[in-house]
Amino acid sequence: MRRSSVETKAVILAAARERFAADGYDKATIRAIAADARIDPAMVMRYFGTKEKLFAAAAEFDLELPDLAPEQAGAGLVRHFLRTWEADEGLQVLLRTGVTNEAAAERMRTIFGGQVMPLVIDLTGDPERAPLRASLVASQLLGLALSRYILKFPPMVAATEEELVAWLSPTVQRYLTGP
Amino acid sequence: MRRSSVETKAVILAAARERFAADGYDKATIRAIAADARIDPAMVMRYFGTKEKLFAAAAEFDLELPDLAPEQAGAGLVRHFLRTWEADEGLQVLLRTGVTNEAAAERMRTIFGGQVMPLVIDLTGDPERAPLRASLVASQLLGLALSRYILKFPPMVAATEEELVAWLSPTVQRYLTGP
DNA sequence: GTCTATAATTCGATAGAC
DNA sequence: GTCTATCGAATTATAGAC
Repeated sequence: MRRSSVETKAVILAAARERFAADGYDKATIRAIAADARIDPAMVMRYFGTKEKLFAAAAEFDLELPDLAPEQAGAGLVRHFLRTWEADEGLQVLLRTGVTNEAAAERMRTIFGGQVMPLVIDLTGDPERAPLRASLVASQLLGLALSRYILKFPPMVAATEEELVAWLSPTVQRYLTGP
Repeated sequence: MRRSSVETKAVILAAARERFAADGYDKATIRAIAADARIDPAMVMRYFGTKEKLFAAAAEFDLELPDLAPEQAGAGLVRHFLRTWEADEGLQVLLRTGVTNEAAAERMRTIFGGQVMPLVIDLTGDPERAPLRASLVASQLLGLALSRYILKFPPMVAATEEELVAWLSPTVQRYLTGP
């Protein structure tokens, strides 16, 4: 099959995101990604140079936190996180990989520290404990993703979005603004 | 060097636990484990048969939940979990591996479902929502381990045991017995 | 109990024809 | 743009000498 340059690159990248999200960095081989994209493995190297660079492109991600009213910040964050997880594979790539890959772990720290912390400061006006608050929020949100989407605890998989929001919102709200 | 059979086996197992805990299943090679144990790679195969069986032995783990007074169950669980994590590498092995290995994920489900759920039923006398409650507890505890020991968010690393217990106890307590 | 040698795979990466 | 062929490295696993 003959495709345009941008088209081919996009197909490869989509397959790479799926594989990295499902298998992590090491088990997601270039050969498997190429097979998914119905393309020759050599093409992957041609377009992205190395596996490392392909991963960097696949792990591109932005939380894109919305503006949230102070008293609804907890619920808003949980809901936004759940929807982002299901809409964008980037987060899944980072979590599956960050566990055994220092570069991915570093990006996780940057994303949550860099994006949740300003929200906390904005909500509380207290820069002092903002880093810890942001990390506590991250711990619950990532624990949610871990148990629901990665480890697949049956009750977490079965729960509806609204159930999870109802259970987790008070937790996140307290980490954000509580004593 | 000449060692007894049980001694050699114990040395190998200790090295395996460290490697699996630090690198996950795939990156922890038999060669690296053997090098750590200052032993020939062939010896590892001799004692454990396959890498898979070696992993099964290294991932042996028990939460060993203590009896907890109802009103202190949250704080007790958080504290017990933190100490168990640091004393026994088994949990770390399972978390690092469960993210990309279905067998380890299954064991995680068994451990948390099987050991936290009875505690919930004992505390609440309500078997109906016990599975979800146990999973919520697991989500926060595993999120704690993830952010503090794996991804190493600086504020979580810097926090003392008592700080973490103070922040997380109300969360866990509510998941256990709250509305 | 310990080690050497090696079989059998698999992977990332490169060179080059078309 | 696409593919074949292949290199070099690394891995699990096995056979067998000492």
